[in-house]
Amino acid sequence: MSDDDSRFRGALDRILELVVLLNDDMTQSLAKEGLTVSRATLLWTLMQRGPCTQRVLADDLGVSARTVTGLVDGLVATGFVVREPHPSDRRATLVTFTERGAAAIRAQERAQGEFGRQLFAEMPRERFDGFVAGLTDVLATLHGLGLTHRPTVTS
Amino acid sequence: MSDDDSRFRGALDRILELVVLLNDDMTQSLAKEGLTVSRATLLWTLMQRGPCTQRVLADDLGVSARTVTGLVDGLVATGFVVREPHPSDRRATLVTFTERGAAAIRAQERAQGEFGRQLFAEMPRERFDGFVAGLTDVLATLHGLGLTHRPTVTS
DNA sequence: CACAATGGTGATGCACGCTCACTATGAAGG
DNA sequence: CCTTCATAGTGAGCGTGCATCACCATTGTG
Repeated sequence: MSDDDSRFRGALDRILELVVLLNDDMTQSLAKEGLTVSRATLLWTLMQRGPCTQRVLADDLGVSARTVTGLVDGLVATGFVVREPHPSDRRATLVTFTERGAAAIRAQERAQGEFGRQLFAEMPRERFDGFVAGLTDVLATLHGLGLTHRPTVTS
Repeated sequence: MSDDDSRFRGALDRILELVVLLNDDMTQSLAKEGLTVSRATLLWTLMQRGPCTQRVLADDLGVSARTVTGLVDGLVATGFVVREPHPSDRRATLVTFTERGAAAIRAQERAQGEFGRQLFAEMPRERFDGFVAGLTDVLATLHGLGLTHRPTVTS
């Protein structure tokens, strides 16, 4: 229709291309470490929270408790985490890192830092700032539209 | 480490948040139409190419032929496409839209246009342009790093 | 015509997500 | 204390997406 519409469409197309590209790259990068996106997300949560129960992980990741069981199963099998009994609640299990799991997270963080450098180091400062400003706006707008990836605290 | 690093990390974090948000939104939006991301991508390809064989779709989507069989199975079951015999090659099948499939694509395009408007309409022109410029740079850098979602023409 | 290449599918396996049903435990009330 | 309800985790089973391997039908070429 309008001229604006085609501008918007072009921008949205670029965004979606970026989404696909980064998604693929992330997946591949994690696979080298023996991880999947979901499992890495769980590890990442675990690092921020410290040892915690699967219930907490499920709420934090926004998936069902059953799914967490599966993810932890996988991470235990590959030696990234261990299940330990909860000290005060015998129903619950505490998921904690192994040394290998912690190392994997650190490696992934290094890789991410390196990636950021590759992406932005060559970009003129002004260009970079404009990009970040627009990106921040877009995110704010999305949040305003009710889009959020946090556990639906709609209650 | 350096000051740049934390700037970069902040930008990368925002990008990744955007990736997650849009991915979720897209998935949800498609689900309302009775579609998944993969199936919609196939329909999208089909629209750009016109009726084509599953082999072509597999190469275009960058997945195995077997996967395309499954996706087309699903789309046939929900009535979005039909399989037709290839006029000259009896091994191959031509995948073509049904009216319903075409309508679903059109609906999705309308939704996307609307979404673009919601995202960008309120953004000052200068901000928008800065964002798109930076985004274009980022994509160029990614392509320069060898990241591409086209069928790995690495051969 | 024989033989390699190609298009598609069955079988099988992995990962991820869900719900439902169930066990074991915890917490609160009478 | 004991019933009742809530909570943590898991088994079973389903849907989707992706892959490889084996196989069939067909094509195309020497």
